[in-house]
Amino acid sequence: MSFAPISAFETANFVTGDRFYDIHLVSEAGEKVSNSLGKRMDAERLGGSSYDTLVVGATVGVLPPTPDTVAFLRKAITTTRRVEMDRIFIADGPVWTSAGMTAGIDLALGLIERDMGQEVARATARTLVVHHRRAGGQSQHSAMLELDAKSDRIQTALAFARKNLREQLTVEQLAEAARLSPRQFSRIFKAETGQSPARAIQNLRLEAARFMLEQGRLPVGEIARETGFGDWERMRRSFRRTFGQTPQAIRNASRPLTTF
DNA sequence: ACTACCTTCCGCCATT
DNA sequence: CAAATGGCGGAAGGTA
Repeated sequence: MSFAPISAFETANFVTGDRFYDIHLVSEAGEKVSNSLGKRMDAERLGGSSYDTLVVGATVGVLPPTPDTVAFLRKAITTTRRVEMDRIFIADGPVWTSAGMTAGIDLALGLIERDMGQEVARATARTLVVHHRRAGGQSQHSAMLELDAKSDRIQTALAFARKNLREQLTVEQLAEAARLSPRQFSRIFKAETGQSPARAIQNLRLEAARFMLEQGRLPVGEIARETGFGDWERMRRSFRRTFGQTPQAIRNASRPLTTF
């Protein structure tokens, strides 16, 4: 059983300072469940109360769901608003991959986004230090770089920002690119992207820098200049704030154990 | 670590 | 009237 989705919901509670999600770990008969390290955890019996959302977790190296389980779930659905299955579980049965782990988190983030909006989902993702990757994607696409806006004006501003990432970008300049007053621009930008302008720019820089760290060989200072952080110290602080790690650490982690 | 300064964000209200 | 817009000022957060 993966507990990754649980962490995501807990984190959402944490970042909002709210107890929006009342989380229960349940099993069919109330038997304990094991996590991927084999640790046994107490669980409630399913059906003890009714649930708004049921997330069915995958199990490490274990059998596909039994007909009993399926029948049980079918019944459970009647008192539950929604039931989400981890697709890896269904598609791959016992095969467990790290992709499965992030798939579980993605699933939870999707639910959180529907419940509490884009902003909370993103804050949750950041706190988890998971970067929304597209399912099955080796592609280094990230949600942040795919920021998209509904209106042409905001899209124009985003295009301008991406093009001039290495320059200093102020809200005023962006507003100008969008042909809106700064006030109105901020308002619309936030409504469409779920992030404030400066925050979004910061995220674009972070994503770009992280990509360059992981994929390229440029020195950190060079990357800092290319991505608009200016100097490596500012970039470092920004990384620590949002990823909890320094740029060097991220680079090292992406090129593990190269020995000669 | 402290501080002084700057930008950004956002609620509120007036204006269009 | 409602909806969009713009200005103001304080709080927050980041920089030097």
